[in-house]
Amino acid sequence: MNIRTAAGLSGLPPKTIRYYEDIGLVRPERGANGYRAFADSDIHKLAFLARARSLGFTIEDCRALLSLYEDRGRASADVKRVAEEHVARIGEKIAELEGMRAALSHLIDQCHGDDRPDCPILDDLAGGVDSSRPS
Amino acid sequence: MNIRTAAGLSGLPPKTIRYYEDIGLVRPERGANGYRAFADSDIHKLAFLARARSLGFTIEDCRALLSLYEDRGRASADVKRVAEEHVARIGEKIAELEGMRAALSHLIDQCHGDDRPDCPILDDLAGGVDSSRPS
DNA sequence: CTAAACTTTCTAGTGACTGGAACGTCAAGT
DNA sequence: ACTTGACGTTCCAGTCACTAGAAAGTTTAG
Repeated sequence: MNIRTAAGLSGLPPKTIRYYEDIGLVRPERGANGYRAFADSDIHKLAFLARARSLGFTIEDCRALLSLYEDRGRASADVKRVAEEHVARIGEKIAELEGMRAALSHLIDQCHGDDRPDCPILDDLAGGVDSSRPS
Repeated sequence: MNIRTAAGLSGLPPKTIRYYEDIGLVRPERGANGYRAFADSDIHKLAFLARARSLGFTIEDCRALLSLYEDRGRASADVKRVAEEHVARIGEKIAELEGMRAALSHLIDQCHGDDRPDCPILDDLAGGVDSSRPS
């Protein structure tokens, strides 16, 4: 199976698949012509990676998850821990973004948004205090 | 004023300040010894940048915002538009992360997390369907 | 006079790809 | 047999916003 087919089946672009081989996540065979020859097990791994990446796991998480996946004697607790740490990171990121959104939404609400130069958003960025915000 | 003092006053590390000069966001004078000499206006700009970055604006947004800030004849509508687009991007990112969190939390709940190898998280990543999830 | 604490520039690395160049291979049609 | 076009390969560079570290010059305190 050539890389384009593997891409179609796994949902990953060829460039990404080559990159994953570069960093040692997959090791497809090579044909006599030098082309990568993907086995079903490679496709399976690639789809696994695509799904894990879509859930936001880092490449290093993926490496760990793949090796747990291939370890028949793994403890599910180890998998769960990786996932829990990841959810915690996601939660922190969401909180950070929500903080930004709240602050920005407030500023946007204050800004009349017309032709005049007067602008509470720039005032805030410039270090101005917002008199309408409780101290 | 030397870079360390500027860093202290603006809240940005010296490395970042040098980087901002590299990409043309600030243009401090230079003393006879080659050291950067920061004026109050530079500190002001740097603090502006620090605040804008902390709100998640990209460097290019910051460049635009700074130039609006320095344009006495700007329209606040232009500032508001930049901010609104940014809030929209933040909203998309939050939604994406919440999607990941929901999916992961569900999988984590399903995983007993003990010494046994059986693991719904890996099953999902491997493309398995979750029989407890409504089709 | 020396040593520490600063400053400078430069290069390279981060994460996870992505774009593009330059070149080799294969399959189909004429 | 030949050509064409779609595929494959490698390698280099770029993305974003810094950050680490090296090597060298300058300033300041004791």
